[in-house]
Order: sequence, then C-alpha cells, then structure tokens
Amino acid sequence: MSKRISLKDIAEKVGVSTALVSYVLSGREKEKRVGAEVVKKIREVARELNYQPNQIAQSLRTGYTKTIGLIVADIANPFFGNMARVIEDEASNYGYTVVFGSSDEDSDKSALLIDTLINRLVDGFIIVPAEGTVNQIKSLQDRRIPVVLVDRYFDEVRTNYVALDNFGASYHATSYLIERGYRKIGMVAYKSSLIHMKERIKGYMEAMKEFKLEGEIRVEEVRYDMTKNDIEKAILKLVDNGNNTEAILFATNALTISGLYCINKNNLKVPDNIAVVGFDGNEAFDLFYAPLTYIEQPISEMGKETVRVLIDQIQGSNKISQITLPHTLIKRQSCL
Amino acid sequence: MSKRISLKDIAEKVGVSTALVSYVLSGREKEKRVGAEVVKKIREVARELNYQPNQIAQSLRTGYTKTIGLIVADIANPFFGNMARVIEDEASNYGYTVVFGSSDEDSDKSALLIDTLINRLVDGFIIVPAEGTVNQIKSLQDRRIPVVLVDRYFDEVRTNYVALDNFGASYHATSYLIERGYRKIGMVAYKSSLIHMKERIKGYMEAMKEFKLEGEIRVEEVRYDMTKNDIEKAILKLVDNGNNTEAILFATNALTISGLYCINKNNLKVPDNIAVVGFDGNEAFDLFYAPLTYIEQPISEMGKETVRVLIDQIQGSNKISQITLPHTLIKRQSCL
DNA sequence: CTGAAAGCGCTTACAG
DNA sequence: CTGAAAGCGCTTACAG
Repeated sequence: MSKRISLKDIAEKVGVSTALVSYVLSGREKEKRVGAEVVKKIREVARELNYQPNQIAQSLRTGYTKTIGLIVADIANPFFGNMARVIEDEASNYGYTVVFGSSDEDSDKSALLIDTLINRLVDGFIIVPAEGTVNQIKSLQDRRIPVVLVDRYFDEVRTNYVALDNFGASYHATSYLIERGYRKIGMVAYKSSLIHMKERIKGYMEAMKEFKLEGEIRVEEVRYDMTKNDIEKAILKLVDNGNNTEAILFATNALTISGLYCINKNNLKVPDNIAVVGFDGNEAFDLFYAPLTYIEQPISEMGKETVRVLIDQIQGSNKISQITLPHTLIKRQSCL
Repeated sequence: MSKRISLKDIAEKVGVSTALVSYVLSGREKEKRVGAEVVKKIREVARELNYQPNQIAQSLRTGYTKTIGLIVADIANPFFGNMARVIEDEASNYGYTVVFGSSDEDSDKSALLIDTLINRLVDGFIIVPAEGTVNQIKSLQDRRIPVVLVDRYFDEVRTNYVALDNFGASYHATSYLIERGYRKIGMVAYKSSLIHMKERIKGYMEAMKEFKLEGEIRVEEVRYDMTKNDIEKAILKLVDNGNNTEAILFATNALTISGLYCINKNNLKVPDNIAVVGFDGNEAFDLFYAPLTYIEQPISEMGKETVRVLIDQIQGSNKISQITLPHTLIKRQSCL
C-alpha cells in the first residue's frame, strides 16, 4: 500500500535532480563537489522518508545483484546446513545475500537450479557439484560467471575449489586403525566418479597396501539413489558375509549414520564386534554410546575460504585458487 | 564475456519489434493474434540463441521477483534445515526461489535481514520470528508485504501462521509420562515470551495439575544466549539438587541434545536414572542407546502449508490463515 | 496482425 | 557545483 520511496521522491522534495540525490546517497558527494547545504538537506529528507534503495533497479543498471547462488546436495543434511550457515555469515560480511538450492546429487536438477539462478543474475556461484555436472561448470566458466566449487571438484577442468585433503584423511584414518591392531578393515563409500570420493577410497587402499593388507581390502560402494534400506543391506554385507570385518571406515556423514543404524539393528556392539570411523561429525556421533572416532572437516574455514575466493573472482580476479584444507582425526571410543 | 542474449537481439534477427518477441515468448501469441510464421521464427531464433529472460529486468518492470525470503533461527539447526528443504522444494513447484538468512534469535539481526530482503524486493516472507520482533512483523503487514510466520507467532497481532499444537503436544507427553508412573517430572525450556514456548510449558503445567502433581512442577528456563555449558549446568540442576527428578521433558530439539550431553557426562542412565522425552526428533534420537520417545512435528506438512499460504497471499488473497498442525508422540525406550 | 513508446528505479558520462 | 538524458532489459497500454 504505502508506496516505496524512490530517489525521485527525495529529489522532488528537496528540489534537485535524482542524479544529485544518487551521488549523495552513494557517498560520492565529495568527488562530485556537491554543495554542503544540498548534501545535508538530501540526507535529512532521505532519512525522514525512510528511503531504501531498490536493489532490483540498482542491479539492472549496474549488472551486479550482490547475491550469491549456493547449490548444495541437500540443505537438510547437517554437513551442508552447517556449511550454508558459515557461507551465509561470511557472505553477509561482504554485503552479499545467499540464495540456495539442493541438487540431490542429480545433474538435471543441478542444471535447472543453475539456469534459474543465472536468470536471477547472481553475481557468482558456490557449488557442491553433483556427478555429471562438469559441463555445467565449464559452461559457467565459458560465460565468465564466477564459480567456486566446494567439497568436490573435477580433474578434467581447471576451476576454483576448496576441498579437504581427502586422500590424506582416509589414509590417516585407515593407518590409525591398522596401528590399533585391526586388519580386516572395510570401507563404505558412494559409487561415484567424483574426486572427493575417489580420493577417500584411494587413501584407504594405499594405507592397506602400505601395510601389506591388500588381501583384506573390502570396499562397499553404494549408490546415491539407493534407499536407506538398500544402503543398510550393502553395509551388512561387510560384516555378515563370513569374512568377519573388524572395522569399517565410512566415507561421509550420511553413510556413517546409515552404518550406525545398521549396526544397531543387527545388535552389533561398537567397538567390540565392529570398530567404526566416521566422517564429518555431528551430534549423533557424540551421543552414540561409543562416541565415534571420526575425520573432522574444517567446515568453518572451508566456508569462509570459499566465499573469499568467490568474492575475489566477482571483483575481477582471474587467478584460479585451488585450496586443500587439512582434516583432523578425532580419536574416541569407537575403536579399541 | 559472451554477452547475454536479450529480447532485442532476437527481435533484430527476426526483424520484428521486441514487443512481439515478448508476447510470443510469454505465450500470449494467441491473445495477441501474432502471425503463425512470425511465432515460429521467433521461437526458433530464441532457442537457437539460447535466450534466457533477464529476471531482474522482468522484476523491475512487473514488481515481482518470484523470490521468497526465508528467515529462520539458524539454518545449521537440523530442524530448520529440514524445514528449509521442504520450503525450497515446495517453492520451486510454484516457480519461486528462496533466499535465506539466520536470525540467531536476535531481533537486531532479524531487522537487518528483513531490510536487506525488502530491498531485494522479495515477493513475500516466511519467518520463524525471534523474540521482540513483533513490530518488524507488524511493519511488514502495514506495508502490505505478504508474510507467513512458522513454528511461532504472536498473540498481539493477527498474522498468517503455521504452527504445532504446542500445548497439546507437551500436555500429551507429560500425561504419557504420568501414566507410565513418573511423578517427579521436570521440564527444560527456553526463557521466552514467544507463544510456542509458553504453550509448551503450559501444556506441561496443565497436565501436572490435572493429575494433582502441582507440587512436583519443576521448570528450568534457559536463555537462548547461554553457552552450551551454562545450559548443561541448568539442566543438571533438575537432576542433581536432591529433589530427584525422575523424568525430563525437553522443549526443543537443541535442548534435548544438550540434555543428552549433560546426562551422558554425568553418567546417568536413560531411562533407569532418568527418563527423557525429546522434541522434534533427529538421527541422534534414533541412535541413542535408548532411542528417544519424542514429540514429532509434521515438518513436511508444515513447510508445504506455509508456502501455500504465502503464495496465496502473494497472489492477492487477504484472508488470514492460522493453521495448527497435530503432533505425534513417538514412543520408544527412553521412558520405562 | 504489428510497432512505437513509455516506464519500472536506478547510475553515470556528459555538458554547462 | 548541478541537471538533462540515456540506458540496463523487460512488459504493456495504446494506436493503427
């Protein structure tokens, strides 16, 4: 109802042009040598009318929306929820707001989200890329739209990214298990061509080889589109097929949770029947009767770095930043 | 680099006016009786040039941004993360995208977020209101900006809202505990003037009175801005002050989690030393050694209803919708 | 059936 | 020191 106040309203009331009002309100009155009285008057009227600039008009004119598009796998997943929170706060420090979407690890959904956000002229993207979206990322780069990948990235294309030292993390976790005396160590991961997953599996494999345990390697790769039930069935294979797995390393937060459900359902005791190392960490890990040993990611730093790199790109830098952050192995009671 | 394609580009290539292109691309060629050939040609060229409408320009012109502003307490909190996910999906069904912000239960932050999003001309707001923000909500209403509150609302002002039957939920949980034989039942809640909290406490009180247990009422109210440590200390009072509380009802997801940490730290066993009823539910509740009995909120329905009501408002309805949804008491092993 | 033109609310190069 | 004017990319009432 109450119409928004525009520059024109102020200009009319003060009796000057909108140009002058614009200069003053954007703090360029010095540079433009606007008369002191006029400046004062404009400021007064603006505040009196409670003027709020119309961002949409500004955006159309300047080409910048001060908005970041964030695409994660699923905002309901606490790992991404936490990341979103860090990104929100950091973006806000730079004067940016965040619009988000969940891709569900689906490349079609991802494409749709990217298109939608491009039409809304976001200044740049922060993307947790799904499998098969490498061309979408390339296309953004071709169109010179700033983009930073986080958590994962592609080998085939040179992009900005911020990721964990995935190889090192699972290598560390695996050799930790080996040092504690475990031999029949299995891993549960997603079947995926995405680097973060490949590296996590590779880290496990390398550690096993290093300790001459190739013969004991057992990796269960589940698909993103599997039901919880099927995932639990797959996990069960590791512990229930007569090969007596002694310890399991899980490759993500969600897989760890699924694994714990499975372990509980089958009345296995951690760590007596089976040792567990989780990934990412959350409250369920802490409250589990045997608080989990897990690989912690520096979510806060990861989110902050991602925003920093993106803002850098938006401001015109053409330096490519590829940042790998260190993990921490939190050692607790889920391994003997 | 590669310049965006505009209506004008298409118009020039086809040799018609931008008006015609606009009509055709917005599917109004029938109404405007545009020649069949021209329609075909315009469609062809648009697709060939991969035309994407500039939403910002559309928005400036039409006054609609097809964007919803979502303000929650904290997107990293799984309850709000899940809610955000439902809202995102439902909004997308209506062709809307979501921009979000976390208020941290802080009214200043909330005011800032609302201003920012207003300047970005969101078409409407979905807000989990923080304490002391009633004037912010009123101001939105005064300016005829569509808004729907969710999870909480204010008594003093008639707004759209979607909320749980908070009174009924904690009344139910409390009487369930009483029926199971518990008498010394405590409650942990936030100190807040917000209705959802008041009602949850009231439901507990009423149930206690109903069963002549006024004498056993013990409510611990913690503040939003307390550290985790202080919250745990407060909770500890309930079980450790010689009055031997037998069961605790927690008023939110986060409080339940804090409570479980506290219980574990003090080596109390659930349900033998202390019975527990939680709120909202999450994976930690399921994986706890005594899977929690808890009050489940219909998050999915809640989110969907909220979006539906908001879209309704955006489309011009001036009917106020105040929707209360039923809880479910999930009964498991955290009570005898 | 089609087009010229105005206007959404800004910013900014240009002229004086 | 100040203002008129163009233009960002659309939509739409109006005229023909």
